[in-house]
Amino acid sequence: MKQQRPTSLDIAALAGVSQTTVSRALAQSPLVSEDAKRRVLEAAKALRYKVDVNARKLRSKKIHTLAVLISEDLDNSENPINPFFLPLIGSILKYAGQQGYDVLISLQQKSDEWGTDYGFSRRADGIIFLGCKDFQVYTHLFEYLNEVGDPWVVWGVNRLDCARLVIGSDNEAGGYLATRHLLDLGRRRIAFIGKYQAEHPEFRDRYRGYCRALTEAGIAVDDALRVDAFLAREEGVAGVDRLLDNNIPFDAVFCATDLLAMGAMQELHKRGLHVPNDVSVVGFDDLWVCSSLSPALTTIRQDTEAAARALIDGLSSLIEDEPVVDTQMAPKLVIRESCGGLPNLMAAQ
Amino acid sequence: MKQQRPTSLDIAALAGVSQTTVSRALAQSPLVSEDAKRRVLEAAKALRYKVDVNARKLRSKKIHTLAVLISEDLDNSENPINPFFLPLIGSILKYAGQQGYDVLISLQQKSDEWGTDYGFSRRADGIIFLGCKDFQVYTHLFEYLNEVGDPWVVWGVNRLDCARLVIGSDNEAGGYLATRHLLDLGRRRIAFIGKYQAEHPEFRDRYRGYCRALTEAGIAVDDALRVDAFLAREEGVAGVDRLLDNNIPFDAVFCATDLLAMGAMQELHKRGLHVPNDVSVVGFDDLWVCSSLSPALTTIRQDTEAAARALIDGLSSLIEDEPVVDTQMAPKLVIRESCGGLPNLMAAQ
DNA sequence: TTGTATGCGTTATCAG
DNA sequence: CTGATAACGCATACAA
Repeated sequence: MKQQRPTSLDIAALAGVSQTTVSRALAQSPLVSEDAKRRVLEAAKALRYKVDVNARKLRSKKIHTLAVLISEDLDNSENPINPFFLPLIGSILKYAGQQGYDVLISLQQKSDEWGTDYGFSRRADGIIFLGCKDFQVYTHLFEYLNEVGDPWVVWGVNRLDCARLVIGSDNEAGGYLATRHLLDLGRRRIAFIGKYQAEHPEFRDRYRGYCRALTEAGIAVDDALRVDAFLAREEGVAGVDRLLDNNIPFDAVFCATDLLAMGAMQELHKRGLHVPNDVSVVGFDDLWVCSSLSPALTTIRQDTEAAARALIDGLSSLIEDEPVVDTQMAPKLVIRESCGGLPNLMAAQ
Repeated sequence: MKQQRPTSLDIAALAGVSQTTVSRALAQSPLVSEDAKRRVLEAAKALRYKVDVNARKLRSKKIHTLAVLISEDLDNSENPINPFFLPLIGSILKYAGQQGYDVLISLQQKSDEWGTDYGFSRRADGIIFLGCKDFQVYTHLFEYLNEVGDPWVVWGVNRLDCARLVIGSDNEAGGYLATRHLLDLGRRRIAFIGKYQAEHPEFRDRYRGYCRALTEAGIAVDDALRVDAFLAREEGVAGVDRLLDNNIPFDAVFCATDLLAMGAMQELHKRGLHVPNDVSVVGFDDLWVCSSLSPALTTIRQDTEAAARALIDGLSSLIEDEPVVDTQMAPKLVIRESCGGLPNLMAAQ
């Protein structure tokens, strides 16, 4: 049933040229006459010839393939990928396609081999890591990649000693923007729900931005307002419960992810508090649902298209052995309904 | 910087065996002594040897790679992939990994070459198509794949003449379940928002299930209650507007996707109608947000893990030239808050 | 501008 | 059980 694949030799025979000329013609080499090129292309079309990419990759050095390795964030078989990464993955696929890269995607496997199995087995020219939450887990892998010289980029963390290139949002600035917005609206008892430990640099930086905004406003950081939580919605629910159950007064919550914020808003509502009248809520990520929630969620947005470009361009540079610079994408405050107030007027005060 | 890749010859030299034996040992061939195998594995580990997959693929026939080709559904650069596919993609990545397949993912490119460029150029053993909305657009591509003998599967459409294998939800059953649920709750004027034309077989079948449930209940299908809409949230908003602006009375809406349902609920709320007291709403897909909406959305759920298994197992069979059977996954009604009533009690009547 | 010869790193086919 | 040897299909020096 399977049609016999024609090879470049078949094309050569049909076009009346050598196999070398076929190879050159198909590669748009200038070293081939127009006439020969035309005959080759015709023959190729007639036989429905496609280059065998494996032979090409074996012979030449470039693989023209990027691997995207995603660490499963949620222990949820329904939704194994952190929703924030989804538009980012979409943008990566789009831009990689434009740049002529194939994209290989893998969810984290238990296997120790995960990640060592790409560049060095010549599957891909480079690796993009997404969703490495606890970076200490990965140092072993990162060091391996460095030792064998495989190019790689991580999304998200702002500094990673072993990394030649890091692309991420400026999480500190994002945390600052969010908190500053709440302060501008007159909120004073602002809770933080999320990770704040050094093992989670992305979230820790959001927390740092939060602290900076408070300090700048002359408000002391109150640890009672800080609730440890990872990124899932359920933890947002639990976070609000903890604050309320401990009778900690607060008039705003800055959540380190939109998922947390969604849970927080639901629980606030359930416990009889109105968002934004009683409590303002800000999230982080700008998931596509934010605008569909009621109230629509004010949040910090990360530009996934720019991120994808930075990741892929940077990785390309690493592959080509060109110099690279770490990039921090500027986050943007997206004002919706969950904070209340008349932000424009307030800001003008 | 880039470390010199060791080849199987290097391993052979270090282990004191022939290169052939190295290849066999690494392939777990039984034709090699335990002793030789051990020495080879040690040498391989010492030199950090990894098989060059390109050489392997060139020489052997199997590529051990599946291509997932996703047609962009939403003309939205934020969110180029239909949210329903995201958990499905996650499940595919997971199961493919378990089965030892690499996964290559591509968003639809404008290029005519899209899709012809995978199997026949020996990038992948087979192709999974996701999100082909208007199937007529793809017949040309599908016929090409058939002619060259590349295995492929489509998700979603229940019958496609040119396809050797189709995996999808039983959309008709899903539409029936949804509508039947509304009828059981006493709703009688049930609107349908979505595509119902033959060019969109998935949605058309949901509509057919809707019609069957109505007919079975002795209720005539009223075309005034049928609103043409694709899958985006905004169209759900517009759909409700159309019904209300035309003064069509209705007490329930069955939306062909959850996104439509989200838009519909928002607009109903905005127009002063209460969900579920005034209007019940049912969606389709069970996106992860459904449970976080207020009211939480009753919907028809598709089992993405089972779907991924069916897609990959089926495609594997095609690749191995084994017989295959089309599969329709049974959808499930997930009852939440958006329909109101006491469904369990009602159903028991 | 074209062609010849060679090799990329494996796996498959033989013969021992 | 093991090892020579021959492909796999293409791209690249080198020669013409």
